[in-house]
Amino acid sequence: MPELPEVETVRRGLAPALENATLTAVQVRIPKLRWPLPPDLAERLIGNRVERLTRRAKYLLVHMSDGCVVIIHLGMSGHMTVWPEDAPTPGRHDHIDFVTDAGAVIRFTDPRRFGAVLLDHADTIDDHKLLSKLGPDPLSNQFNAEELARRLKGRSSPIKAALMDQRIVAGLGNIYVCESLFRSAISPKRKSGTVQGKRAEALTAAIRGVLADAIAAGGTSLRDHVSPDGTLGYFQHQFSVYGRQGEACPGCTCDIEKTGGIQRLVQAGRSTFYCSRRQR
DNA sequence: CGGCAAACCTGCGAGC
DNA sequence: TGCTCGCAGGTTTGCC
Repeated sequence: MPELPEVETVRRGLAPALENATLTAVQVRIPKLRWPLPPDLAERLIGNRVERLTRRAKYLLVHMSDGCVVIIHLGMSGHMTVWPEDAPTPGRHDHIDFVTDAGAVIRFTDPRRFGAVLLDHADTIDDHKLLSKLGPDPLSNQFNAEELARRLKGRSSPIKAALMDQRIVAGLGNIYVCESLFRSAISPKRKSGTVQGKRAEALTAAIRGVLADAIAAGGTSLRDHVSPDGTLGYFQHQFSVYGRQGEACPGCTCDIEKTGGIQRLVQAGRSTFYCSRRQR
């Protein structure tokens, strides 16, 4: 499910229930997600206060008052919901409950179990194996056309693959890469190294714009994504190309018979959607 | 280092 | 109705 906008939606939804709350119980009902859960997770968190909830790329970081940091990744199908009181009986994919002193239950659900919940410490978090190699967050000041161009320079791989690589820019996934390439009129097959100058500027602006629009829409709800209060995102209604193969390109005025409409191809094992006429 | 397929899981829709 | 197949928002790992 979750790319940057969905994770940011989750962060914003969880913050009111978690920030400044003390955890009174942590119920872990599964031994492992993507990796084994820290055996001392509950022990380390109970009685501890949540100071801040932040996001790094697609990772949620829960900063505790004693310096410990909970790293949460939602994988493909993870979501988190807040129950202010009386949470329902956990279902088979409801793996972890965090209970606050206000009586709220913050529940981690993940059918495919590609997600992760790990522990680290504020002093070492930047060096954590999963975080240390991440590229700039596309909404931060570290991300701009010059920086993106520099990171793409000399690369022969297709731009689609480079944007999916979290070391180049961190937070995009399949949907937002497709949509950003469409907005900047760049072919997903274009060699990364040729995205310089004006193209890098257009791509940077497109990525920022797509992400901002998606966050404003509460993310994309195709199957699993719901915000912590249970509401659905609606950015899927604004897709230009994702999942729209065979449909008319929203940017082309000419006959769909001539253009073939939106195409689908597979790159590095993932579906790419694009308009071959508009995107070069 | 680059690039790709496989692996980790469950669920859903399409087609037979 | 029920089976099989392909596909799904991610990321790591291992192989060439």
